[in-house]
Amino acid sequence: MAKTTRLADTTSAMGATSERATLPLTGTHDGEVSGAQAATFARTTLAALARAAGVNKSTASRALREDSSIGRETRQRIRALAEELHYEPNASARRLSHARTEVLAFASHTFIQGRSEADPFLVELLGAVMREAGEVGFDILLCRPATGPKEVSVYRRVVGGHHADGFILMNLRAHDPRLPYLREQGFPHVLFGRPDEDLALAHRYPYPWVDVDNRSGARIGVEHLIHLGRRRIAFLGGGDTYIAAHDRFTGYRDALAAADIPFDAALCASPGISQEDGYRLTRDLLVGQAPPTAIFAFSDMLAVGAMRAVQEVGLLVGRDIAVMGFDGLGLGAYVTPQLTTIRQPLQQVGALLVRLLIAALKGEAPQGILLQPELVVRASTQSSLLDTSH
Amino acid sequence: MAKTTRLADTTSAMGATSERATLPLTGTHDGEVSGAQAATFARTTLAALARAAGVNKSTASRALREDSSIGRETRQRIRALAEELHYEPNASARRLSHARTEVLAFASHTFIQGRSEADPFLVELLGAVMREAGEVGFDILLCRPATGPKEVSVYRRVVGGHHADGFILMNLRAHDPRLPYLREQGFPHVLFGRPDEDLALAHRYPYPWVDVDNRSGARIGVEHLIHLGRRRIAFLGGGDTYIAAHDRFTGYRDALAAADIPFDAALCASPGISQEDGYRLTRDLLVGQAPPTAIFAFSDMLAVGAMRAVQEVGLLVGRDIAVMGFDGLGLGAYVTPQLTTIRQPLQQVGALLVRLLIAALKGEAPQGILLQPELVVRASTQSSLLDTSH
DNA sequence: TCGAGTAACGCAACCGGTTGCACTGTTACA
DNA sequence: TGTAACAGTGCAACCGGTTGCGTTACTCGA
Repeated sequence: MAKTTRLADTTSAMGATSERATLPLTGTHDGEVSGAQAATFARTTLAALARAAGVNKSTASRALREDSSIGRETRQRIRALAEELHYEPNASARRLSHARTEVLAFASHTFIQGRSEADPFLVELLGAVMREAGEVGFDILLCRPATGPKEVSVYRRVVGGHHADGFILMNLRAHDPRLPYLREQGFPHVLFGRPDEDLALAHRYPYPWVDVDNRSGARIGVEHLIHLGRRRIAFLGGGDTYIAAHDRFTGYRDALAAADIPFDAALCASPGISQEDGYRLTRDLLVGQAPPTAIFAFSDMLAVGAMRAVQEVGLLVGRDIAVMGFDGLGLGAYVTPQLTTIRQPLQQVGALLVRLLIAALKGEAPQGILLQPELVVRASTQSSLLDTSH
Repeated sequence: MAKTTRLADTTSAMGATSERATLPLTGTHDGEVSGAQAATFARTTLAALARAAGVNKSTASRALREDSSIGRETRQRIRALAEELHYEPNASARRLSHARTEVLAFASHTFIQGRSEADPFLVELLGAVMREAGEVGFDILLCRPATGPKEVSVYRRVVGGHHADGFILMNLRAHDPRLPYLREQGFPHVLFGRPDEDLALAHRYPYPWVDVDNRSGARIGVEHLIHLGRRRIAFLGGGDTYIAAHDRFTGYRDALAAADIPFDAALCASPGISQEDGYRLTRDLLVGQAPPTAIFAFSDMLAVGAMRAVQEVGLLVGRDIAVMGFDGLGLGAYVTPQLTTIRQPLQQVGALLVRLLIAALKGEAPQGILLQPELVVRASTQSSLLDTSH
């Protein structure tokens, strides 16, 4: 019975057009809606609560926030009543008058990487951010920024429309236009990554940031490869827009220089950031003359793609070619052979981002925090560990 | 002048505590803060816009939403002015009066799986949801529900506090307490997954839902394994709380029954949902007497863990033991050997969830949509494809 | 030429909280 | 015993939009 109805609706409603004409059951339909609406609007309001308690709105409001100017006994009575009546303050009303949203906006371009794949890196970070935000009673608003010239419009909407109290930014680029914008607007924000020197100096403004020492991390990673006897080490991916990519590339060159290994541009293929890119770039490297004996990838995703390419030409990862990534995603432990990587302390990063932003909201002076990544050695660079791969 | 006044107010308003005493650089500090705040509060309001245009607030409001009762010329003038003044309507104010938030709440327990790992499945779905929500002009509010008895409190806050217009629920359990709650509150919602029959019938209420045919999917998957000549097929993970797990298990048994393969409870290990669980459970199965020749895992994550366990005991995945997962995550293509799986059309699911919820918001009759998953055959079940693994 | 009709816009109430300030009744101190 | 200080509440404005309804100035048909 109900079932039949459901199916009938299913087909018509999909057609987003003149459904009303096709629906015979307008009566029931309308009745149901109004019923739902009634329940929706029946939620207890502060005025109702106050009336029930026999006090003024203002008294109730203050009692609920434990204002010491309200008598202890009154406070308890009102709180109990609020509990009983399932009172929940209307978020919009509170935000409007309080001029605070208790929402943090989180923006990342890589939220949807490529066609449909999600960026695992982003997810782990987002998880950490949400955890900490929940801790301090803030909600997270996810933003999917447009690309290109319309990019700023998303930020404008959030900033101008008071959708959030602050912004968490990542994927910083050189001369990132978002920074000056937020700066001019006086809108609180925190960066995952450091702004380029130019920008920071130009504004004489210490942006609050959290960063992982990409340069040092890359250097440690490449040194690890050199220590294993590899000398023809490729640098893979990252592109040339992101600051982090630049930093890691610098660290790569640092390590080479320190070991007196000449830099070979033919071993560096920077474009791309996805797993597929890693695959493609590596394949190209392998067919060239004098292929690398080790690959240092910008990210774990790229490294995984690289591994696939290496395996496809019949070479053994770890023995024939050492492959390492950067990020330390859970992913790296699942692949075969398990991936050597530079682990970023993402949990810590997420928590610090939130804390710094909250601090900025309170008007505290901005500060930067640099965290050290950690080398995680696994099978993909150690031929001796390869026996576990089968 | 006006600025100074405003600044004074700002600082005093900030002074929730005695931060003033502890900070030595109060001067600069205050200056900087107030500067930021000033910019923050200087955003053009509707009243200001109307004043600039020489019309009434209401006229401006209507002009911006293209109300036909406003003269065409006036509309254009005001829109142009709004553009020029970077006017953005205050979200809280609009929501308060409009009684609509244009926010969709998205709740999932598995957002943080285990200690720090993010659930890739969730992320791909979330990506799809965000994409579609952006399309129709809605924001997404991420919810991290508490576990245990306090679980409902999160929903209460969102529902009672008008944080969102509707809820997207997933990870449905048998007798899920969230469903009756939302139903009673008359709060719009949509489910990823079907509520159990009991609940749907008890409420005589056709919940709006989107689901993937788990039973049929599992059956197809297991039939694939049987077709390859496997007869001792293990069922791995999923636990017994989630409805999806139950459905997949039923599909598994369907396939066995259809092939006249006796069901063996010793081959079924249901607890757990993470990659680590897959590893552990598989290891246990392998050391038992009469280990399986194929493993059908509840999810890709579990399957990846299973593969690791298989490889660790020196067996070859695909040849010695066929392993397949369920979900069709990007992940499956990265592991070695690549994972056979049942792909869920997550992009479609995400889009439909949003559309159905929007429909519910408009008061349209709820409907259910069942999507068919798809078998993706890769190396982990095909010994002939194994040469690609090296 | 006059009343009805309509297009275009203004007025003011309202959404549901927050907050400065005025107003009581006590208590304590001179 | 008068009064200042203070604890405890109430009043009303305000946050920035939305919306029902009233008002004004025309146009048009009879």
